[in-house]
Amino acid sequence: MRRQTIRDLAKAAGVSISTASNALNGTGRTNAETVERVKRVAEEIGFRPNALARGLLTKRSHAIGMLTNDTYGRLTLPMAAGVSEVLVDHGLSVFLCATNNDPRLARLHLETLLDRQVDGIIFTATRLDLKPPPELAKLSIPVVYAFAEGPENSISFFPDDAQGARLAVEHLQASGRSRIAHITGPEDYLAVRVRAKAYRDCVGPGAEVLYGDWSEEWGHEAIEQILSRGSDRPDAIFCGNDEIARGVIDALRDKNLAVPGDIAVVGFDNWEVISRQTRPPLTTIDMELKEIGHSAGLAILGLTRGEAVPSGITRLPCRLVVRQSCGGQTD
Amino acid sequence: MRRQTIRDLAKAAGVSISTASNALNGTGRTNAETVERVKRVAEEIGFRPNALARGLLTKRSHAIGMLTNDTYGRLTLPMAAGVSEVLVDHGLSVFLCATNNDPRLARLHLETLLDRQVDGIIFTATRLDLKPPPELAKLSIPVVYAFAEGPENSISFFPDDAQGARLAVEHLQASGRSRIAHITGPEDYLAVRVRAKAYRDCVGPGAEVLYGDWSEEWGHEAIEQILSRGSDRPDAIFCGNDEIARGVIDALRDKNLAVPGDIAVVGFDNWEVISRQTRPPLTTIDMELKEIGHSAGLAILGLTRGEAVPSGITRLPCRLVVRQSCGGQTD
DNA sequence: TATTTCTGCTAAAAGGTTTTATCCGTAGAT
DNA sequence: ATCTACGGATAAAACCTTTTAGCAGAAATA
Repeated sequence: MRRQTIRDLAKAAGVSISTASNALNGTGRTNAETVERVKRVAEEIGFRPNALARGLLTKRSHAIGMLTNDTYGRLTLPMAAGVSEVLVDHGLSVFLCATNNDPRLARLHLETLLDRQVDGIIFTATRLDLKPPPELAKLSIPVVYAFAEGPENSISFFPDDAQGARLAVEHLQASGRSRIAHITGPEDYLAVRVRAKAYRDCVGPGAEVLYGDWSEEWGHEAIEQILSRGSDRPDAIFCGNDEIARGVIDALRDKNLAVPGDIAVVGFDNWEVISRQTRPPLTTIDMELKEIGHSAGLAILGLTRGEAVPSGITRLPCRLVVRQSCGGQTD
Repeated sequence: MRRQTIRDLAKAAGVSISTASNALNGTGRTNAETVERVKRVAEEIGFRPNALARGLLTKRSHAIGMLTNDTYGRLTLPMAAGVSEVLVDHGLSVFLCATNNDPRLARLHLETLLDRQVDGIIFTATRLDLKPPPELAKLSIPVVYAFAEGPENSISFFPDDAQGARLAVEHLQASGRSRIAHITGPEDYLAVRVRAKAYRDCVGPGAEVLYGDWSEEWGHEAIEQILSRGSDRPDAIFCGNDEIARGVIDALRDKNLAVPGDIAVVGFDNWEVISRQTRPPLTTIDMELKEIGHSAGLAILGLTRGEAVPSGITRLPCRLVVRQSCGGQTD
């Protein structure tokens, strides 16, 4: 059966098209009783407004685009889900645009989004220091950056890497550890530098940072390096991500060092496929990606409504997930 | 500056609106030279047609919805990326709708999609035997199921679990193994049953299937069970996913059994965060999720164009990824 | 020359909604 | 008794495009 239009609704309710529209949207002057009747009839005949027609006129499509370069999806999807989750109840939908790091694709997606009159765009990157396409800055619709830094005066949301690092270190200190080492990823990642700095500030003299890559392999190797030094073994290790932490835990077991007995370990990411499966299960820092998605979604929502949204970088708190690799509590 | 409309284009090119439209779309009768000129002017003034207006008239929004219940995104995002990738060059965009397994949310998303006049819907589930919302079957727009089975006569795409399992077993047999065990997930997963059956058919008498859950833990435990039997140790193990395989590999190392020397191991999923990081790196089966996304996207595309698309279940081949856990080749 | 066919173009309708301007009555103010 | 205000409704314009039907002239046919 043909989809019901507002014309059908008007006829069925015995009013004019404009009255029907006003009644549904609460605009104009309308009698309460009429409103009631129109709404009831709309329900009965199953009328739902055509979003295309509405958007054409109001110039608001109630849709936004989410531009990402992350194919594997480990970071993007939780954020996208967060965005969608917070927006669906406000009637906003999300276009997913995976660019695969290909500038041509990014441009193509961007043009299509503009053709579709999206109300805003959320840009996401997998690496904090990856630069978003410069075209974004010149758009006349709002743009929000999630896990990525936009140009001057733009709106960005990040996990609070420094606070996350402090959370980890302070948890270790609170459970009585004093010689804490930091094994992390490549120094050219912005997040790596931020976390390392927070770690240093927390630990004070004696801080020791080992940069490497994001692999378990590197976790093994770093442990090798640390232990081969002989003297002054650390009693805790703060790792830059969960993969490294897993390598560290395995290496320590190979060396017959107990976790957390001899050395406590804390990770970063709370990537559950790893952190739940290490032995013992890994205490780690969760970046609350979904929360970042929520914030980005709310920011876009506010902007499309013309509300003022504070610009600049907002850092959202990370959360400590306590499992068993630091002793004490269980999951 | 205001967005250019076809009106502006017509004026700038010195033709009527309809000629401009015809020239751009290659419809109607138009002089080649006029077409040329209109297109040039369109380029110059940066005209791009308003997708909303176009969709309103043609009743084709050139957008599709992707409904998924997967929040974590390990399966969905690769597929979604595949869908988007294959459709973007045809001007189709993808709405991402995460339902979190909540029927209310699913219905809400579905209604919004229909309001937006999407040309089709792709439904995706994380578990093969999860049922899609029944409303889907009654829609007048095409629906395609990816990694999920639709009702009678619908169009579904799956990985070919049986072929994948055969690929694994035959690879083991080809490298000289003859006593192959199968450690896998819960029997109530359809995929588990399909793979187990293919394994049995391949191995013949002596086949042995251990059902458990999808964890490393279970991999350890299963090895414990198998070895404690004493006699007749297998010389190869085919695992139901990479997590189990990882547990198996670690357990074997604990038992001082060499992989692949004493026992070869092959996994399933090619979940790189695991399969690349086991020691030795894991030979495993890749389900080619992106390929499934491609196929689903192409199917929807064909359907929206009114082309005939064969209905029923299509199973797409899996791919053997050879690393080092079965001996021989390297990555 | 008269008629048909073809070519290139255009005016106008259509699509479904929101919004503006207007209209008609009635109630209250002068 | 006249004027103003207002409550409730509506016709029509607008949004931007595609498509249908039609028009004028040129070329081909008879």
